[in-house]
Order: sequence, then C-alpha cells, then structure tokens
Amino acid sequence: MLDPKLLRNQPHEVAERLAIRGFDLDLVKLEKLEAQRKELQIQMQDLQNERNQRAKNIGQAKAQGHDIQPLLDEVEGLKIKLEEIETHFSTVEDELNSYYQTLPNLPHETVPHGSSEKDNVEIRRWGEPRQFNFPIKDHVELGERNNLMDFATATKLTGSRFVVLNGKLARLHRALIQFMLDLHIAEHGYQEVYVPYMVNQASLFGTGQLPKFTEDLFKVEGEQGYHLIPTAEVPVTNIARDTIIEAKDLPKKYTCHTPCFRSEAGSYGRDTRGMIRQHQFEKVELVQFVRPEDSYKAHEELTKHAETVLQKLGLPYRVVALCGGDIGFCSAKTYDIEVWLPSQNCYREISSCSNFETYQARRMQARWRNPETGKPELLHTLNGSGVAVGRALVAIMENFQDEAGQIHIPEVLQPYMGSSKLL
RNA sequence: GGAGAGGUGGCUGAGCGGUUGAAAGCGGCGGUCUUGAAAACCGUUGAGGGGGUGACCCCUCCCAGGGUUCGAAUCCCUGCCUCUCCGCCA
Repeated sequence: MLDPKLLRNQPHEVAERLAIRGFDLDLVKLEKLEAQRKELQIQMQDLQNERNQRAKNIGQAKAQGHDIQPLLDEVEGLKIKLEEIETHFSTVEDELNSYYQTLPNLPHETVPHGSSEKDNVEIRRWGEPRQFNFPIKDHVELGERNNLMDFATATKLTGSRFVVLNGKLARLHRALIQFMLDLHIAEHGYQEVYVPYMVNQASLFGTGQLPKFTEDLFKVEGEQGYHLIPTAEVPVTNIARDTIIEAKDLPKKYTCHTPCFRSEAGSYGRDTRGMIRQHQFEKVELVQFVRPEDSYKAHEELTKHAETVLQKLGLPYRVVALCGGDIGFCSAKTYDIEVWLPSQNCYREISSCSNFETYQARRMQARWRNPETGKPELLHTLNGSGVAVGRALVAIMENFQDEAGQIHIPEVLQPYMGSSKLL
C-alpha cells in the first residue's frame, strides 16, 4: 500500500509517478473521499470525547453518592447519534481503503519508461550462447529419451501443465535445489527456512496477491480460506508481518525452497509445450528485510546472488530492467534474469528480483526499530528467485545436449549426482 | 476426536464495570559513580491515528468480531490461537 499521508499531501506527484506505469490515479474520487473522511472523523472524535467526559462525570458523581439520574437523562440520545456517525465514517473509510488497495507501488526513479515488455532495458549479458553443429532438440524431445520426462502420465494423474520426471532427471532436478540452497547459505549469507505451502488470507494480503490477484491462486476447500502458495515469497516475507525487528538484526536474509502453485489463468495457449509454464513448479527463493537506506544496494546484491547460480552452472543469461509498464503491481523496481534457451533461440525469464520498498511492509506492518528515532519504522522488503528450478532444468538440458541426445551435467552438480557426468 | 486452562505493552506478569493506556519485574534509552566496564542508584520508556502555524488538544487499540451499559481489559455470545491430560497417528 502507498503511504496515505503522501496521497493526501502530494496527490499530483503520486499521480505523475503512477502514470509512468500507465496507471491513472482518480484524483477527483480521492479528494472527495478524503474530504468526507476528514469531516466525519472530526465529528466522530468530538462525540467520542463528549461521551468519555460524561461517563467519567457520572462515575465520579456516583462515587460521591450523588443522584446520577439527571446526568443519565442528559446523555440520552448521544449514543445513537454517535453510532450513526461511526457507521457513516467506517463506510467512507472502507471505500477509501478499497481504493488504496487498487493502487500499485510507485516506480523508482531509475525505472525505464515504457508500456510493455518491448521497452525493457538490457543491463548486461553473461556467457555466449553456444553454436551447435548438429540439429538441436528441445527439452521435451530430450526428455522423451529413456522416458525421463513424462507429460502423458502427469496428465493422467492430474491434468495439463503438470509433469512426471523419472530416474536421473528427477535426481538432477533435486540436485539443482540442493546446489542452489547450499550456494546461498554458504556463500551469500542466507538463512534457510522451511515454511507452510498453504497460507491464510492475511499473508496473501501482506505480499499483495490479495485482493487483486485471486484468480492466479489455487484455493483450498474449507472454511479457513487457505491458498496454495504461488511463491515462497508469501510465507517467507510474512515472517516479518506484525513484528518489530531490532536494528542489529538487519539485514535479514532468508532462502527457501518450496513448490509453487499457479493457476495460470489468462495464459491459455502460452508455453503449452514442455515444462516452461506449469501449475506446480519448484523454486529457491531469496528474501531480504533491510533498512530503507540500504534497499537499492541490497537489490543489486540479491540480483547478483541469483546470477551466480547461472554462472556456476555455465548458463548464458542477460539481466533486464523492467520498464514502468511491465513492472509488477507491488514492485518499485525489478530486474528479470533471462536464461538462454537454444530451442527458442531467445532469453527466457528464470528469475525476477524486486525491491518493494515499504509497499509490502505497510500492508503487513513489518517494521524495525530505528535507533536514531527510537521509533518503529517500516522496513524495506525484497525478493528474487534464486532461481526457478524447473526452468533451470530445461536450460541445462537444452544448452548441454550433445548430438546423441545425451545431457552433460554441469560440474557443480556432479557431486549431487553420484559423480555422474552424463544423463 | 474427548476433557480442562488460558490469550494484557519488546518479554514475563498484576488488574472489585468508573482518572487503568494499564501495577510490578526484565529488557531498552539517558544520567550519577568508574581510568573503562560491570554492579548499584536516579530518571525515562507501548502502538496507530486525527486536529492545530505552534505551545498543545483529542480519538482508537489489553487475540478478532459482535452484544450488554451512561461507562468494558474487566460481564455475555461467536470465532481464531496457545497450553495441559486422554485417545489416534506420518
């Protein structure tokens, strides 16, 4: 959520910055609701004050043994009047809050302008896409060898957009997870966490999936309103919900492996072949809680941590800064890391690294105690994939295939594969 | 699943329906003392919000949501969560 004070005091500046992402702030609506809110709140608080005073007087009179009936007569009607205005106030407040919740985050000043994916700006490249001197296969074809990858069975078990992995490919998939976690723990200073794969609605609100993006989620049957997590970002970031972290404990850096579940509503017909876009996939996530002044430095570092995974695996990639029109709802700035996929002859997203500044923190009241002011203040949250496991598996298969259709295992994964070099 | 107990400030923990936003202790911060530190002592210390140029004034919050009352942390109902015992169990 945006800072209500900022919206109140500098609505035109907010509108300008939101326009960068193609969002149209309704200033007329905002000003109207805000004026109502202010008037009603003043009236309500005056009446509450009167009630408190009168109740206190009655208490004192009673303690002194006076007849309180005249005082009781005086307050008659006050309660009903107050209730009416309280109801009216909360109606206006709810309307204002609902509108606030539809407002995306303000883009950072370094975010490139533009309306779509095409306007994203490439920041850097690493590695050279390999030149093949034989006809290449895509990961589906490669996976069909020895029945390593089985979509038909997954469809039987569940439906479309699921996969069964067999034998050494299943092991390679697991090896990737272990490798990534070990790297982030040992070399990048993250703490590993294990978290629930179902979360409540408060958590989904905190990270911004609710109320707006409910159609992207799988909801679990039952009264609790639990949902399967679409990313570890949700449970891990919500660790900080309703807490005040001591300054000495910042930054907090968590890494976490979870499955992710996405309904992929609205992506019909896209990436239908293979395991690029699945309802269930594994991801190793990086999450940081940092002091506000450190967040952009942390954002660069976190992105590097994700890049290191690809470098160690030897996978060519590029980093792009998302433009205003392509950036996520909650994000102030996002870098996507895109890995080279030979079969598609292009770079495809394998990680998305974002700085949310206080947007998520305000929703979930995630705070730290600033030693300079002594006060709890909103911290900055960041996250990034470090990296998506299924897509990394696809990239390894396609980039490291040979003419015989065998897959050469990257050196860093061999210890996790019983020293095998080939798949 | 059955039976009981409980949810109060960063933590522990008091709190007859009426100056209790909340005792006390711990922790934190400031100070005295000390070469420095510890100890001791003194002081201070919840969060969110509204109004006003300002000194300042006011509102809300004792798990959540309802209710009773002139007045609720305190009474009633519902939900959620935690703990103990029994049963079952990966």
